[in-house]
Amino acid sequence: MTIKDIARISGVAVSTVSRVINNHPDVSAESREKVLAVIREYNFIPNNSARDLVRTKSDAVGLIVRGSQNTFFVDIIHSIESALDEAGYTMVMRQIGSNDNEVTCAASMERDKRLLGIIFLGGRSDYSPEELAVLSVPYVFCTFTNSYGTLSSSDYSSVSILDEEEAAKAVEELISRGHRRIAALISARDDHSISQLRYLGYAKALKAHKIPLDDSLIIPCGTFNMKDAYEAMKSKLEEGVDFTAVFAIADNMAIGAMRALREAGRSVPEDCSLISIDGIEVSEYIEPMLSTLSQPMAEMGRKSVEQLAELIEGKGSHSQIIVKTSLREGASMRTVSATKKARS
Amino acid sequence: MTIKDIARISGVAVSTVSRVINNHPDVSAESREKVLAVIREYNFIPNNSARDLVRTKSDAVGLIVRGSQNTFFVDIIHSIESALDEAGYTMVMRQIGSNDNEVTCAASMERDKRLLGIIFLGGRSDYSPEELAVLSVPYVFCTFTNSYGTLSSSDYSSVSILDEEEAAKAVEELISRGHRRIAALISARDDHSISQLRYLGYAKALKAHKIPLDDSLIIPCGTFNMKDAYEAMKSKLEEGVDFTAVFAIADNMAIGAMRALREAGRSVPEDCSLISIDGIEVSEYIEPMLSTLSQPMAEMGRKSVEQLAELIEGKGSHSQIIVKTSLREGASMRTVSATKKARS
DNA sequence: GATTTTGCTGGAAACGTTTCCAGTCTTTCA
DNA sequence: TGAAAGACTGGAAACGTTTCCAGCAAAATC
Repeated sequence: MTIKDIARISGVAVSTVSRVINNHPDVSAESREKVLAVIREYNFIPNNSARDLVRTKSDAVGLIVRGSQNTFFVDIIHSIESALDEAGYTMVMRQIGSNDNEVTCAASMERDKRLLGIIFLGGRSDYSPEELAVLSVPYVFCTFTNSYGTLSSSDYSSVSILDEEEAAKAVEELISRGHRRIAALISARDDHSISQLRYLGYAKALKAHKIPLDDSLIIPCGTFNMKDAYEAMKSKLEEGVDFTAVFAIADNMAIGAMRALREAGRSVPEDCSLISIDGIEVSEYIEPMLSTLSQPMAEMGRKSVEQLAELIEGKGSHSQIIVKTSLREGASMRTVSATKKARS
Repeated sequence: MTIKDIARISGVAVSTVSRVINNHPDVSAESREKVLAVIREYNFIPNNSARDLVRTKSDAVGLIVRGSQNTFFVDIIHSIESALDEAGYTMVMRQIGSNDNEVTCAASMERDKRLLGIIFLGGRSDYSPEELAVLSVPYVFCTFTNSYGTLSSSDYSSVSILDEEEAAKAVEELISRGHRRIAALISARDDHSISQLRYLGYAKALKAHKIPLDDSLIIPCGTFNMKDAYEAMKSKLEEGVDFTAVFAIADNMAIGAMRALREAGRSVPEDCSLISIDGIEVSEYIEPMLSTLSQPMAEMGRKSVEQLAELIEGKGSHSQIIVKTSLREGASMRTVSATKKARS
């Protein structure tokens, strides 16, 4: 069943059928009705390959996900998928590992699948214009923005929280509860990543309260995985370093750290307070319930798609959308008295 | 840059270029070299829409996921995606809610996206031949099989555990530790679903040990969500029903239930043992670590793709691949003495 | 009433491939 | 040596759309 058959049956030309399908104005109500009836009757669906071919584009949007094993991304992926579907796009997802380059991956997908646009989910914060020049379709960064200023703000779009400020906010929560020796569980400190930004927020909050930065309180771990965080925390505890609270840059990592603390005989929050960022579902169900700055995941996904759609359609310009977290307070933080700030 | 340009530059006909691209044998080594060189030089990638159009098919495989919010599926999705990519297919994913019909969704995607095949991830176990007749491309059920016998085993393919037997195995673990009053946290009992199968396994294990089935020990909840399980367990506890152990049909639900038990002042495993099925990462990090029958998720995803690829290529026949779980023992189970089997 | 505008329509080219068919040139075999 | 077979090649049709263009009738304008 093709457009030609529909044309023949309804007694019009193929061009008229095409116009009906594409909602072109130049077709009489009479013809439209007739064609629509036949289309419905035969349950006709136009061939996408042919449309793509002649329009020299597809309806596919690429989603490049870095670190999808983190359940934080699952909700965002879900909302992106729903929003894309609703807007008539097809989502083509690719997950990449830590060794892959997302821009290279995006570029090959762009040509191979004839993408209309790209959403980067999770990733670096310091792309350069040269790097991104290989892409010829619009793209949106989701969950991060170009914080290191390698791009001009009129040149790219993103949806994210302000990582540095939100991290500072989290650490402030600990400081306001009397904590002074606060460890930071981060995934790396020497790259231009979200992790680094949140570390900077941590440092900023300490500085604002005149708490000296202590390198021995930094706990770097390879990835955002629970396992890595668990092991990093475990070995830090074996060093015997002294702290009364931990700021983890992600719920996932906080959960890994919690287990290490538990196994070392330090209970949360009695011996160690804990706060993190993300707000994944499970963090609400563990004991103690994790205190976290919850990100509006559904909103982030939806806004990313809206923004990309506007760019694809040529209307609307670049913008960096900032969303806010909200503190979801669990029971993983406690106030320490001045006398027993740190465990001896 | 099209195939015509490549032909012109390398001084051959378009058909020759096409033959080179598609590895057809009927082309001289000389021509092949020449064309390949030009293709490499200009970094040429053939237009997929045009190929799809003339071959009247695409390279897209549909993945219909029911209940992707369950992190159990995340790992499977990941392995499916990798495997599809490796095999040269494009994954088009769609998540559906509890009110959607996956076959209807698959059928519309099949036509709309010109799918080569479909993988169903999560879903019912009782599709009928009539229902599936709307699909004209091969499909594979992942994580479940047609346990209710509505299909002939030579007519469909699947990759799954044996839900009933594995559930019985889990319950046996509790029974062997002296438990007699074992509650079952399931997501529904009146439909032909995985939940129902696992319930049957539960009943079977009890029967094998001559433990009477007690309807008041069944805790049904709407979905596999933590929240639903939490609330279902909470209201069951308010009823004051007596049990020493809980079998949850999914880790996710076990985690929700654990919180309800905790809030009701019943600790796991002292007051209540707990076992479930799945083996998601986080279940290894909570306190107490969850005992669970872990499913080989990566293997399941990979095998689903292998099987689908064979069906698409027309070689290989239908089969139901059964994978085994492995007990990952945490600390959520304890042995009860004969004298205090149940809490009064 | 003649001309321009408007609304609608159909024909046909184009999108970039694959594949069939016919042809040429070489090799093989009787 | 001549015919048959084989290896390779190029031309052209086809895949199912969209869109440009030209045309025509009806309406609007002068």
